Amino acid sequence: MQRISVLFPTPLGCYDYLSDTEVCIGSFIVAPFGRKKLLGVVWDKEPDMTYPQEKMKKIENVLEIPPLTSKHIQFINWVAKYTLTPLGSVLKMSMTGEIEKESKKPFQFKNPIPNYKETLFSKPQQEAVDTLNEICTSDFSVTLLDGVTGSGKTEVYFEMIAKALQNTGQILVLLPEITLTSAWLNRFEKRFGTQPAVWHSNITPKQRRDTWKAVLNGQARVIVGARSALFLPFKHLQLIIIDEEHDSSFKQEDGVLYHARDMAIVRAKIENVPIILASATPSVETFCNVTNGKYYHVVLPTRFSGTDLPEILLADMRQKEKGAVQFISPLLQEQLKLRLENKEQSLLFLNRRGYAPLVLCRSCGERLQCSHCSAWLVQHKQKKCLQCHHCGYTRSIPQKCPKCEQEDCFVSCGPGVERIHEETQSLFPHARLATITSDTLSNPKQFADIINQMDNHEIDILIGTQILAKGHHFGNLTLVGIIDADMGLSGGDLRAGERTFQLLQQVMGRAGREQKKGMAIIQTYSPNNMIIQALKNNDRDLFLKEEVASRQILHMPPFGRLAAFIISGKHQMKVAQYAHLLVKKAPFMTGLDILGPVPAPLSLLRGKYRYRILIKATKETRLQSIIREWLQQVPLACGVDLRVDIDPYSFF
DNA sequence: AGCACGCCGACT
DNA sequence: GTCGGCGTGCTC
Repeated sequence: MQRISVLFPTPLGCYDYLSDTEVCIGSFIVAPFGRKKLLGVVWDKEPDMTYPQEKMKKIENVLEIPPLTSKHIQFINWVAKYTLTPLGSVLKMSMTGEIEKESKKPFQFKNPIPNYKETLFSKPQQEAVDTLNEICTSDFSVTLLDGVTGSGKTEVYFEMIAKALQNTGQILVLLPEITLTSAWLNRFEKRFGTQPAVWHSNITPKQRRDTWKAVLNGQARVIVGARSALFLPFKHLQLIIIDEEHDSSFKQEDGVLYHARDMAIVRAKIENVPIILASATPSVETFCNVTNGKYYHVVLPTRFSGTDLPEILLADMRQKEKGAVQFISPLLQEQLKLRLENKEQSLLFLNRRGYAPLVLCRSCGERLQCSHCSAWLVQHKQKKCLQCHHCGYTRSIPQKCPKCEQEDCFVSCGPGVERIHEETQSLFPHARLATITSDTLSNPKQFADIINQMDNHEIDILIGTQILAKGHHFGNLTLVGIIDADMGLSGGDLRAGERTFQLLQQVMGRAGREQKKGMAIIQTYSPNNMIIQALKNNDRDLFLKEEVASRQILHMPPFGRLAAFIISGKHQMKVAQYAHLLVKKAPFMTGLDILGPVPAPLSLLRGKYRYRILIKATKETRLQSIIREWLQQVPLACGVDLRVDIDPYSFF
């Protein structure tokens, strides 16, 4: 009878069990836990020999599937320690519901064929491939594959997949969820003759089970997925690729808070394999690591087609003439008119869903607010309602003002895409318009339909939110109008500028591919802002250098470290009291600054009051262990919830 | 996280 | 008199 340590996919640590057979570390086992039988994993941990044997239970059976590798166990241990998350919660991300259930007809994963259809590369592309081939040996390395949209980044990393396929290991490609479309998969299939294994939150339970098993036994060679695919139980990982490396959706914002790009680098390090980060607009963090020589840098210099970059004009909105509110400047109107006359297409970009972000009472100034969140209700004309974009609360527009009881007194303030649609239609009554937002797309077919209509030129002007930034290229699109370039700039968020630059740069890249020269018009109230200037001059590296300099001065990441505490609960007093107690018990030391507590910008969310504490530390600070010890001194008050966000990306 | 036990309000 | 609210505590 031997003692073994077992970890279950529950927010707990290891528990010790007895076993009368030899079980190896990493094995999947079933054991009684409480009044249930749970699937768990034999963990690489010394059992507690002082625990009385008569209190211990026996494991029930060992599953006939390959065990988790010791590198995977190491990875889970690392992530749990880094994110200050219970070990079992991290293990849960590597497991899937019903492993034991056998599929009647398990899906057979076909192997992609490395030389199914080889790509003809231009000279600079071939050079990039050659350089990557030299770098990506069998050892750990990080490389930034840097190139604008259309430079052939995807084809270049496909080549690295092809090379890796000639060995026996597995290849993981991580994409932001919205990039993981049939367009990407078809591109893969054209190159490799079959689709890869796919992993994201929307696959069916059967697909989940089959894919999970195929990853575990090594049958699935190429796995493409959203961030959660990083935790799949690879048998033998050989190469990791993160496309759109800068994308903030790699940061998981619920459950376990982790950054998939950063954790992927850790996984590559543990597995001792190369990792490629691809982007046209690299993150400040990655750019710094390139500058300081930690990462390799492979640049794809030109656009594939060789077309010149779009001409970029600023529309200074401060010069707006008085009178009627118009969101489309004379300059943009003029250019839209020109495109219509030339039978070319235009795109208007505004990252704001609905008709108007705020509705207020004309007679008393009352602003219509969500009853569960400290946020304004967004007016949606299409759906004839008011909506909270934070909790989903929906209501009709009230007949009279809830405060002053005046009837028919509401004014819509500010633009959303629906309002831009309305204004565009009234300016150009004969133009054919379409609007794309996450609200208008309830299924993938609708998106494909609009893409089709664009390709067939059944649409003259396409209006939409960030959903348009990625993916499809429109051959006849020659004008991009940014309705409100300043929108993301304010707010004091550490990465607001970076996100705005990346998003707008990406949207502007939609203009003028193939033969026709494109134009982008940026409407702004702050034309001298560094970010707007960098966009106008297409000077990405200027932007990055300025951003790096300012982060350095402020000791912000990656020059310093951040952690956030989010304290929430139904009773404001309790939440505030606990938040203050936390700060009172905060450790005093050089290199550690505690900021707050303050009510969160969204001080009420889904009916819960929220306070925030920001912890700012030097790079050398052992942040996790300090926080762990700190929190042990201050046990959670009842009815109060505390989340620790290491390397936070959102600050609301 | 689940799932128990356990102690006070409002219902047939 | 019970039904059930969620506070508290445990899971080898």
